[in-house]
Amino acid sequence: MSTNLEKTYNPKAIENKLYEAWCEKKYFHAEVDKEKKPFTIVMPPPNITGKLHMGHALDNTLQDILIRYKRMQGYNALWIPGTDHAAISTEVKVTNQLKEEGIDKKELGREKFLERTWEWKEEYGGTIKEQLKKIGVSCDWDRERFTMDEGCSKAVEDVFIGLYEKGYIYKGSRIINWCPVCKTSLSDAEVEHEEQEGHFWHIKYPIVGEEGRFLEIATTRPETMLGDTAIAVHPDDERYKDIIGKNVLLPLVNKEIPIVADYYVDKEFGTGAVKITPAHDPNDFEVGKRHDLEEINIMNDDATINAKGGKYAGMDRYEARKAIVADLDAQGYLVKIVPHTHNVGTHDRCGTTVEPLIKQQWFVKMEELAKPAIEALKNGDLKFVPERFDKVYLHWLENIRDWCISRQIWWGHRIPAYYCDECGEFVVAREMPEKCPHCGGTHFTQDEDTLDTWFSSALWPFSTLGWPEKTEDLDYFYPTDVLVTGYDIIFFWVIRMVFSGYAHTGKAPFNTVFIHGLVRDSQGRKMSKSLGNGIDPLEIIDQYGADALRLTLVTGNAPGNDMRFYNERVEASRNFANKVWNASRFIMMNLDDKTITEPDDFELKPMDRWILSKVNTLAKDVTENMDKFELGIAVQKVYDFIWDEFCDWYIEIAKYRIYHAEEDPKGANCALWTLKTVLSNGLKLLHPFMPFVTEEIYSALVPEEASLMMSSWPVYTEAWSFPQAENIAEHFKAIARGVRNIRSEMNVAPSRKSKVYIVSESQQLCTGFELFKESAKPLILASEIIVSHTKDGIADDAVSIVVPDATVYLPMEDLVDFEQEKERLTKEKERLTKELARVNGMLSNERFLSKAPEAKINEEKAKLEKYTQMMEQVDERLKGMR
RNA sequence: GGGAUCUUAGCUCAGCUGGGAGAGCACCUGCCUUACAAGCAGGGGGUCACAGGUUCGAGCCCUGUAGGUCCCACCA
Repeated sequence: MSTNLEKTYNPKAIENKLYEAWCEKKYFHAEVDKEKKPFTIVMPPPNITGKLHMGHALDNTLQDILIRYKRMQGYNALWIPGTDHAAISTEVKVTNQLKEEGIDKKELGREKFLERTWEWKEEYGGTIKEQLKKIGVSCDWDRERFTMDEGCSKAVEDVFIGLYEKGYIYKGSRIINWCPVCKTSLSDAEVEHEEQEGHFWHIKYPIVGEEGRFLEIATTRPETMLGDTAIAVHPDDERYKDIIGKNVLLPLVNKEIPIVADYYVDKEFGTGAVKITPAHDPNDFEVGKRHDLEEINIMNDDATINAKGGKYAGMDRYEARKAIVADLDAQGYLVKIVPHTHNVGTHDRCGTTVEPLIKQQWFVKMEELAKPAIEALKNGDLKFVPERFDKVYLHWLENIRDWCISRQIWWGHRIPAYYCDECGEFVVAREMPEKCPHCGGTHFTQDEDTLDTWFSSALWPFSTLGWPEKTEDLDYFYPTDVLVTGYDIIFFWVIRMVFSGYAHTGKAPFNTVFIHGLVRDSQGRKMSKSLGNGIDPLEIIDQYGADALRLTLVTGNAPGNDMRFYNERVEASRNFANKVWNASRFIMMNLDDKTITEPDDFELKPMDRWILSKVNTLAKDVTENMDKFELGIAVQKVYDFIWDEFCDWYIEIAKYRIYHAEEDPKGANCALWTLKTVLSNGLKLLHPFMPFVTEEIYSALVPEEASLMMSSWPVYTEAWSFPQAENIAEHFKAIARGVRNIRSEMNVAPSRKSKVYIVSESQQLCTGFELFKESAKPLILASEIIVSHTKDGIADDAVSIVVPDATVYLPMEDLVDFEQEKERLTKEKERLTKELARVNGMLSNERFLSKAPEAKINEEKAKLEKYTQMMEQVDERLKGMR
């Protein structure tokens, strides 16, 4: 790069080039190195169905920031990428694709379907990877994994067999959530509860043997009455006590069913009598078990009524509902219809209302497995950032129910259970057994079902490192350090990884879970396909650059909080990239090919020391924030430093020496050295957030180093701590602001320079200002700066500005309205009076003096002194004006 | 029903363990000053939702109220 830099930063020209170079040099790759401490992150694997969306962009930006930071700190940083087979999502996509070609999945057959899905994976599974690269992710692509690759599949098999042998996996006939569209069972986590406007249908059932007496019930799903096998009432309900044990006649079906007493029933709700359909409601199922009721499944897998439903057989569940209500009405059993909003379970992938059904499924027994995961949080082996997600995590684990892991789809890990064709008993094994241990049969059929997609991702932190083999990688990189993910998948994924980690490796799979929120649109709505309000990260990158996108995603956001995304924010980020670019361009233009040497200590001016001191404490502060995952605060500090301190003050004040290099080559060297030094440190601190622009600049600024991303993170050093210089600089800044402010208020044209007298009793300040007063001239639009201890020789009507420890005079009486100046000073006096009253109030408060810490008291005392002195100066000025 | 969280400048949001309210955008004024107009300088604008409490001192801690958002939950 050198001096012919473009005037505005053009990300497109450099991003791809830099990324390729990083890859080529293997900077992202990590190998076991016992000399170094490892730092490991596993990437939450994006679905192969997906296109990169803003959530991925955020998640991966955060991970990249952490991994780049740690890498620069000297850790052996490993970030493992990969993708997830996304069982149901993918199956749905491929099925639809086939449908468009006029091919029916069932007709195609399992083998062919899987072939097609693998093709699909090869074709689309890679796109997200290419998209991730655009963001600048520094993950180790040599270690890329897939949840259905050989190693991960082996891990899944081992876990299934291991858990089965230990009794944690069982097959059972239980009520599960059934999606009639996807035709598969679902876990509780996959069911979303959605409030819907529905109805309460009040129906009366004739009581057998009590002529003319009816029992009224209320239901939201009348069609399920076809499977009713009892009516339940509360045992203590006076209204119904006498009929417990009697039968009612189920209308339409014309079957007698018993009235049972169960504490499950709430006397206050509805009519206090509940129809019990054990095969189609989880609660009824439990009641049914207690009272040994018959379970009558009235539905087919597509939620049409089956043969048990008599004349309603073949109807869809909603058609049947209509028909049944009409028939009940016609026969006089329908009492009334009341509007009622209630929660309906829907499948999170397709939105279909799930149907509770009794099915044979595979389950993981959770209670025991959950215990170490609960303990981990309590003993500190695992922590959430921010902490408030502890409760969410604990609540779920403490109320956990068994996990239904079998799915009636083809795409996924097939359950390693084999049924004997002779006796029907099954064997759980890695391969098809030769002989049935129960009957000696030799022909087997493998279980048709596959596993919940989360079963394999639960193993991700260790399966990707080689588990179940005892690999060196596993030994060295595991457990991983941080898991970065959104709060929306704590239940699905985080919890399952934690208990799996304990169950299979004896350890928590990571020690910190760094939770982020959702990226919403400008109106705060969730980005979704149906709303069409999604913002494509790739378009943003194309328009503004990857660094701008990344900066936008971390700025002004606290961990775990949602954020709104809109272009004005990206523009601000883009502007900052441009600012950095131009500051660097200025410095490099002036460095040109000059040889810069480190100046002797005495050559450094106060402003040089000040900016060195500032970047020094910045390194310390930013490091602290990074370690606490306060990335938004960290980047804000770097941003403020670079823009406000470095660009707006230091570069401006360094210019004089640069432009006067011929008269004072040493001075120019000193300024350029400081510029280069501070810039390179600033770039380092900024690099994790904005890797491209910083790397591009750094490679030109410090060509002797191979790369910024592999350079070292700045560390605080006593050698660069200059409190005196900071004091001088801050006083100068106050003077400059004062002068500018006055000039602005008085509408003095910027082109009109004036003499500036700085009068201070402080020896330190005077000496300090004297050292850079030439450099400072442009900053305060001065023709000349005169520093002195007394105001001797300054015209009485000069405009004065009172700042801490000094007074500044501008002799431009002819431009100033006398009354205006007096008014201004009077206002200043009022302000100081108020301040003094406040400070005096505090300092005369005995309780304050006795209870406040000494440092605070001293602080206030210093202020008192400062304001008193300023007041004296103002008074003096006012006296002089009379 | 339980829980979490939010309410701070016109808008979007920061504000770390309590010690004189901040940023970006927007707005007003003046500047194309040889890095940057995607810029520079200056400025206006906030009873930090409300009411109590703890404290020498509260945007921050506690209690309650109102409104918003989200999660969990088997009230048919």
